[in-house]
Amino acid sequence: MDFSPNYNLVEELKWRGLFHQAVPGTENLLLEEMTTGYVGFDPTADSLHIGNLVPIILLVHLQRAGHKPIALVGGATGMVGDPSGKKSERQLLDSSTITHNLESQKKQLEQFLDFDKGLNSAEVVNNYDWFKNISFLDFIRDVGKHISVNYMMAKDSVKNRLEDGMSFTEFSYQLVQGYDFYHLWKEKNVKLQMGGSDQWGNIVTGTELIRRKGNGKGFSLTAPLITKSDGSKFGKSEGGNVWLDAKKTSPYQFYQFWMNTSDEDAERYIKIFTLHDKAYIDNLIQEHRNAPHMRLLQKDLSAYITKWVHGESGYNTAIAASNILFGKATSESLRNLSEDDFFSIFEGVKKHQIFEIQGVNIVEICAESGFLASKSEAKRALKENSVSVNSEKVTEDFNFSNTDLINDKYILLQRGKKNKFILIKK
RNA sequence: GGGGAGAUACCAGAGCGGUCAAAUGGGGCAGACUGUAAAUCUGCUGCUUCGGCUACGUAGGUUCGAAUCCUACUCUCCCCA
Repeated sequence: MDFSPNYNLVEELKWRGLFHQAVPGTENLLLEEMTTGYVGFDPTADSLHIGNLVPIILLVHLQRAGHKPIALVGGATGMVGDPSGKKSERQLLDSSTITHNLESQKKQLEQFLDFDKGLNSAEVVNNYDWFKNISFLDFIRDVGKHISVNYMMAKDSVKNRLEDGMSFTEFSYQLVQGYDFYHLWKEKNVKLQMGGSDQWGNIVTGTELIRRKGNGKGFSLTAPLITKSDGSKFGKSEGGNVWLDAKKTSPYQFYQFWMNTSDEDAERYIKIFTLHDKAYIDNLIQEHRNAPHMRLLQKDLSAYITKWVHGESGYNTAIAASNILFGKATSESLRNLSEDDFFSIFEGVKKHQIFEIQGVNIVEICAESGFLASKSEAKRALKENSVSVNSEKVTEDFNFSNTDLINDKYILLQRGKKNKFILIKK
């Protein structure tokens, strides 16, 4: 019982802006004993996205503080569907999709946690492993009996759906997730569940179950919802979600997402998404305020997370691409790239094959290649002076010639700074 | 079951016989300014062989002419029983 944590987790999370609320006594628990805590992940897609980073980081901090983290992948809960924050009934995924998603997510989770750290090594568990052996009747007798419908109805996730309707399946979700906590508490001495603030209701059903059925005490801790200062939703880019999987969001796009963080948000995000200590961060914020145009915060933030998720090589590609595109990008520097470099830099940029380029008008190309929606739109864009060929602005009367092909093979089209498209000569 | 209101572009929402490819706001895109930020300002936001063509819930009708009037249908919302 002579445990002493590496740091006060609750305090640490508070200054980082990662603390929303906790059950009373959680802080003391974490100071007094090595605690096993877990976070659940929903296998809704075959990759985690940056919205999942916060719960992951909670686990990372838990482990760094000296406790034992468990990442739970929801093989069972994924079959049911969490209604939290959803306005309407969800489409159920079939079990082979769930299994596939589960495996992918498991690999991603593993890169963030330390599985070889003695007593507080991380673990990954799948709640399907214990749910597969529980029959429906057993469940409603042994678990359902302890939680009243009145209690379940009071949850926001249910209340918000009372008007529009909700299936019994989703209604029972909180019981299923609650049982996870109970099971882990009983079998693995897990005392803490963490998650985003939207999970509070589900987590508390778990502590309630531990109290009533197990006559014990479960603790909980949630992180606030990450917001953007302009009110739009965090974690989305033009193309939708920002994924951790390099195949779905290239390291370059990933890096750019963070690079585009506003100053205001960057000061908050650097605390949330990096493990830099307080002194380092305070200093960096100060430097940034003194010379905002240097974008020190954005650069540090982007570099840190990109390396964490995509490794050094992913980061280097992202930097190379960014320098080409946002540095003094000239036709010259594009042409100096080797073919391999070019394609690795523009990985993830939409491409289109073309057979003849000599003499073809820019409007035709834009519309027919699928770069812009129609000729009208292409003309509009050209009128706005927003279209470039190989980083040089062109006008409506521009016709391509074979000399525009870089390495005799490809052409970079851009609309504005951020929309890119590649033509490849076949 | 009875009564009422409505359905317009990505969204909200005006228009109520021609001047309507449709006001205004939001969103989106681009330009300027900057720092790949924020704020601000400006432009654009159906397609086109640039002649036109297709669009205002769906199908018909009246009219020289309809988003606007009439009929039917479908759907949505509200009130009463």
